[in-house]
This record gives sequence, structure tokens and C-alpha cells, in this order.
Amino acid sequence: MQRTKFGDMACSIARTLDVIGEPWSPLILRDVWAGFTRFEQLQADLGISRKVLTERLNHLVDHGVLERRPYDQRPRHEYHLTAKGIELVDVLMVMAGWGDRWLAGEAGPPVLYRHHACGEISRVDLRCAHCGEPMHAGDVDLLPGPGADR
Amino acid sequence: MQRTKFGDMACSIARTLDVIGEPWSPLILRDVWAGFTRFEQLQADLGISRKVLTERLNHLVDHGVLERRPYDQRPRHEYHLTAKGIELVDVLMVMAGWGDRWLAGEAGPPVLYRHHACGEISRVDLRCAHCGEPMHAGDVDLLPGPGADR
DNA sequence: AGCTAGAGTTCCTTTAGGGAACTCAAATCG
DNA sequence: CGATTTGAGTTCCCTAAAGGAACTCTAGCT
Repeated sequence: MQRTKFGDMACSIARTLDVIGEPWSPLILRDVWAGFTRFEQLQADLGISRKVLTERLNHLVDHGVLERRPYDQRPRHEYHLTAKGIELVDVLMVMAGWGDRWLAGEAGPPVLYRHHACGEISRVDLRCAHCGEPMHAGDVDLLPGPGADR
Repeated sequence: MQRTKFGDMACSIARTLDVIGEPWSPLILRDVWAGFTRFEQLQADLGISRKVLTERLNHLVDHGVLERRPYDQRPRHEYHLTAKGIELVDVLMVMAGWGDRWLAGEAGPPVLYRHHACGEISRVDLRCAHCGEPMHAGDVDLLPGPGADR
């Protein structure tokens, strides 16, 4: 919805929300990641209105997060994550981790993640790209960066 | 807006969106994290409608992400992140990292993060909690978990 | 007694989401 | 060869949520 455009703010969180902040967008990305790549599949799995699905897919394609790939002579296509989009799914994995921890309740997490490198069921952990130690919201100071103006 | 309630889905991403998926919510969290803790400060900094700000703050308090702390005899309070809320800010840091990388453009990132542990300007990196190797969206298989049923 | 400030409410307008029906083009069926 | 099916959208109407400005309420100050 978002009548106010967040994209103009000098804030990478706001700008990211301009791409995936609208209702349904993160779930569309999740579904494409999980292998639901066609319009009908997405619509059926999410139960989203066709109108809104069309709008969101166009928005995500426009922002280079998804790409449309034809799979037939007819105007038929599948949606796939671009490199930019795959990195955005990292955000979803962290969201999933938080939801698993704080909202899953008795039943436990609905989805498990098996890490290719070690083969184990695991979860993501935030580390400092510089020193490798844990890096969470309480472990940092915020400083104005070069793009801080307006 | 989100007429459809995501919280009932068997998906931790959807459930997390039920908490912070509405417009403005992530930015409110960001502001509280950055030290804007009072109603008037938040309203002025974000330019959000007072009505919507009230709704969002109540929602975030109800979900245990923020807590209301009185700072005066009068009904005056400040909003603070709970433990649950601080962990949610991890999601924002990953969003910021993506925005810095893909949307910041020429000017560079608007905000820099200094990691307390090493004192360096850095960014978060996703690692496997089990083996410590990088763990990104392309590095995992999704499997149904114990809470997978509807 | 009147003014100010923080923190919300109320009310009205505008816009975006939900949902069902409709369109359109190519392939396939009888 | 005409009729049906299928994927992928459009169109339209209705309702709910965002924007915005004005109003309220309470306690302390002058």
C-alpha cells in the first residue's frame, strides 16, 4: 500500500522496504525461492488476489529482483530470482529464524533448513564480516555514512 | 495494510510479517533502536500520521516487541525494545546490508555500522550456526519441520 | 486562571487490497 | 473445423486502511 514512498529516504532499510515492503511481496519471494514459479501456482498457493499478484510481480521484476522467463511459444513465463533477488532472500531467512524462535510455539518450526556445506539442519547466525564474531543489533554503533545527506 | 492475516499460516516468515509487515513498523523499530523513543520524536522523524503511529505502537507493544516505560507522573512514556524486539532488529540490519549493496548508488551507504567487538566499520554476514560456513539462500534445502501442519 | 506540551483520538477523504467476472491467444479435443 | 481448455492477466466494484488536520485530555508552569 504505502502511500508514503520510502525509497527517497536516506536509509537503506527504507529503500529496501520500497522494494519488498508492500504486503505479499516477501511471501511471493519466498514462494519463488521454494519453487513456485508460475502465476497460477503463486496465486493458488498464496490465495492472493490476481490483481495484486500482477502488481507485485511487475514491481519485483521492475526492481530487478525477479526475472520473467518464457517457457513456451505462447505468452507464458516463469518467474525466477535474479542474483539481486537471491541476496534478498537472506532477509527472509533471518525473518524465518526470528519467527521460529519467538512465534513457533509448541509445534516447533514449520520449515527446517539443511545447510549444503555441512549437511546439518541449522539456522543462520549473524557474524561480523570483519572479525567473524557475533554481530547483533546491540553490538554496533550507528554512524553517518557517505550517503547520509537528505 | 494487510487485510489477509498472515499470522495463521504455517510459515515463520508470514508470522513475522504479521508482527512487522505493516507499513511503517520496521521504520518505527529502526527509530527506537536509533534512540527516538517518544511519540512526538517518532512522529516528527518519520512524518507518519499520528493515527497510524498510535496503531503501530500498540501493535508492537501487544506483540512484545516494544515496551512502554513511564518517565513522568503524567501519562508520558518512552518506547523501548524488548529482548524479542532487539532480535528483530537483526532482520533490519540484514535489510540495511542489502540496501547498502544494491540501492545506495554513487553516494554510498547512508549509515555505517561499527562493531563493538572489533571496533571496525563492518557489516553482517550470514553464517551457519552449526558449522560456521557462509549460509545464504542458495546454500540450503527446505524440509518440512515439526510444525508444518496447517 | 490561562497557557503549554506530550500523547493520543476523531473525523473525513483518498487510495489500495479482496474478490469475482471477464478477456485473450494458443493448443488440444471431438 | 468449431468448441473447449489453460495460463496469465484485466476490469470493476466494494470495503478497509492510510493521510491529514483538528480536537481532547491531563498535569505542570507563569
